[in-house]
Amino acid sequence: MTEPRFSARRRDDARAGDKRERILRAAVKVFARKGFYASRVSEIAKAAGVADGTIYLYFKSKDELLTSLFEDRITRLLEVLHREVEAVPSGPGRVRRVVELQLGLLEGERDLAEVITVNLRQSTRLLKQYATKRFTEYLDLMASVIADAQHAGELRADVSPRIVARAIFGALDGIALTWALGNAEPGGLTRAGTQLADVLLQGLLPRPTAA
Amino acid sequence: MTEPRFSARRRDDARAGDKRERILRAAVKVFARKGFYASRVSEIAKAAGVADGTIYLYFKSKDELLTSLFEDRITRLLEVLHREVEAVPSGPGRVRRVVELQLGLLEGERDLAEVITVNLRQSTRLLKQYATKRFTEYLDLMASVIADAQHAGELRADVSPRIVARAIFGALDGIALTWALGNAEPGGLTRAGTQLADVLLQGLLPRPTAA
Amino acid sequence: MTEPRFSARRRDDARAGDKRERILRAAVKVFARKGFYASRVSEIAKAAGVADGTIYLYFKSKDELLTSLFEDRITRLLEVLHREVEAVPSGPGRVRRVVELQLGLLEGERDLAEVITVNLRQSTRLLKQYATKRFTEYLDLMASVIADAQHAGELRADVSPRIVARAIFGALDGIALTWALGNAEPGGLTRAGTQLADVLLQGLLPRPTAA
Amino acid sequence: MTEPRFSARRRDDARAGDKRERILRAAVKVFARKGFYASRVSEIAKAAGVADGTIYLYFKSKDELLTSLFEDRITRLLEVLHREVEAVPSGPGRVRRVVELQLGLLEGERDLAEVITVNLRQSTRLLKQYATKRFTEYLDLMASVIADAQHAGELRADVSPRIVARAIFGALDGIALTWALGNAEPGGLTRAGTQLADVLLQGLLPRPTAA
DNA sequence: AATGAATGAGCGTTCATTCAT
DNA sequence: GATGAATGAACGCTCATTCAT
Repeated sequence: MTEPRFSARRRDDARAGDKRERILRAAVKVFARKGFYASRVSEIAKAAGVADGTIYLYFKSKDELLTSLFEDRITRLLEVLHREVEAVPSGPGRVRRVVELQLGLLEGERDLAEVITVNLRQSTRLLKQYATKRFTEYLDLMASVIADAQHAGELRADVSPRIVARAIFGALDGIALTWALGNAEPGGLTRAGTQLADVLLQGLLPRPTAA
Repeated sequence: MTEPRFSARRRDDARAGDKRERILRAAVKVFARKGFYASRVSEIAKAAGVADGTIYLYFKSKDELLTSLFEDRITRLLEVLHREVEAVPSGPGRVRRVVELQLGLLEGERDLAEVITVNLRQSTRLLKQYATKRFTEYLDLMASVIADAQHAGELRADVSPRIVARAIFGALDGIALTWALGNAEPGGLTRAGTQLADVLLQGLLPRPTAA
Repeated sequence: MTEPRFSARRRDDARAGDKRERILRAAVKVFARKGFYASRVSEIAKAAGVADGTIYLYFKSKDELLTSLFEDRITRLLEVLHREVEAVPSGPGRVRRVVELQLGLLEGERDLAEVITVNLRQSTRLLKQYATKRFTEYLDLMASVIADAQHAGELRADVSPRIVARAIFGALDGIALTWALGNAEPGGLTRAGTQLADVLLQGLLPRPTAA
Repeated sequence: MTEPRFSARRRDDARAGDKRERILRAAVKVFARKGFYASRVSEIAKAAGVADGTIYLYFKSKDELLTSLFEDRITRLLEVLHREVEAVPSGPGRVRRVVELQLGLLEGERDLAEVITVNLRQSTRLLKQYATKRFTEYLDLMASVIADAQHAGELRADVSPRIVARAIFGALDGIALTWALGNAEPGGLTRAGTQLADVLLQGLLPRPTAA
């Protein structure tokens, strides 16, 4: 309300934060359409409605813009996942929730889906240096969901939680990729998610007796 | 046996015709290490032991070099897959074979794994224009293996073969990616493949009675 | 009057807008000295006192730089010619005026003379695509001066105005060429122009009676 | 008579000279179509039906190929001109002969016309270094025809033979240029030549009384 | 002599980044 | 903070020329 008018400088949240967010949103759109390397900083600036130089007031470089984008969006995704996972009691239910949630979110944001699945791999350097942080966090979440359920006897224990986590991530990624590159039909991701979860869960059930 | 007769430095003459192959091999190595965009044509030339211009005698552009790389390697992979799949009679056996085969092949060629999993996504254009051809062929193969087995009552029929195919591709891709980006421990891929196949196959079995 | 207020090194700010003109002038100089193809964009940039990239803010390509140069300079020449021609009442007077004017202008700008006479022919493409526009305009002006005078009975009517126009252009061009390539002695062009006009006008007079 | 058969090497005239000529002819064609700089040595080789490298057995460089072309063709033209000029007794007749002859020759060889008029100016360097030789010879011939006629009282003496020579060369060049760049209608050059000669000769006649 | 695959110097152009305003 | 004109390093590609055969 009191919104200091001219103290412009600080208050990274109101106007300034607004501009930062506008740039990020523009970046998602542009990166999604053309890929990181083929995207021009000036295009992003134009899409965001700011001057080229302005981008450098908020991000150190084009690289850091992509990095920040992941950081920002994946952090959000992780928060949602954490929250949702805790709200579900059973192990199998959690796995299903993660799968459906993730694809559901992406379905709502096709551009983001494309950036994450496609652009995450634009540079090996990015992947190796940055991605490890958040990406590992993501895999850890998934793996611990699996491991917990294994300990509880809800899921078969003869497979590595990490390998399963990677496979699930990959499966989701692959489905999102083909969906984003294809016609991206509405509901497609959700349906695919349900079927994937069905298969995975049946596949991960403890084998009756193995006897 | 006595090989070079009249010449001294003719070392590479024997394979003069495979200059194209030498360039492709160098490209795999360089692309894998730095990604498509960060790779310099001159680096590839140097790695191949040819002059910069020589590359353009065999490939129209840097883009076409990457494209040709996929074309070449994936064609090979498809040939192997086709052959191997036909050699296995049972549906589930085929799925397992594909999974193990693919990861096994990649394990022997880490660089290629990295190029395929990472660089395939370097440019949306590449993916959209080129990949559709061979990639679709790949998905088709996988989907028809699934579908055939479903018709034979060997696999559950309540999931879409295409979706499963995409998920399997994604799972393999994800596993290969994390493996290539990680420590790439020997045997890692093979082990992961076995476990993935275990899970997938159990997940894809027709449900006992569904009762 | 007091011009620059707050800045010190603003020496070029007064003419910041004429950066385009500075580049054009540098281009005339460099093209004249080395010809279009042998001229390097970087040389022009250096001669203009700007960075290489700056040139591309004003011109789409090196080709377009040459094209713009002609467009710009020849448009100016045409304006002068049109104005001057109209100021002279008699047909023969107009022909003489055009001849003297054109060579007089070039004499003041040796570089431009060289660019127009030499570089205009650097590329058949340029000539065929671009030159037709302005060049035709030039020939039209000349031809209509001739034709008008023919109708007025001031010049012999048994020669094609177009052919005469081409010949006059060529004669002027040839004289300018040899002058620019030679020692370019001062006054040389003017003197040549007078003599050329003398010969042409006598040659174009209606023949007494031919009787 | 003794014509050594297999001493292939020497005898620049038979086979070897043949190939040289074939290359020159191909060069005329290609240069005419695309201009010197835009022409590729490999194109010329292809047009001549020889390997790229072969060209370098006959010409030191691409530059020298153009140079040799002029040397060769203009030498021929000069020979014809000299011979023909001597065959005509009167001064005015000689001027007319030169004009008609030159355009007549070009009309038969449009490509050559284009090479001479357009490509002669491809590089200032070429013009300045080489052209001076033969070109001066050409202008000298023309100027001496004029001067002789002036001395004989056949042409007005108040104009510089050199300037007139340049103007005539230019007029011929201009006419050839527009003809070659235009539709190159058959007979066009000949007709233009006649008219040009008419105008020039009337313009160069000694003035009736001048008294 | 003839070939043509190979060479590599060289150039036009792009675009992330800077900085005077 | 915001701007966008200017910068200039960097790179893909071309093509005249060479040289082993």
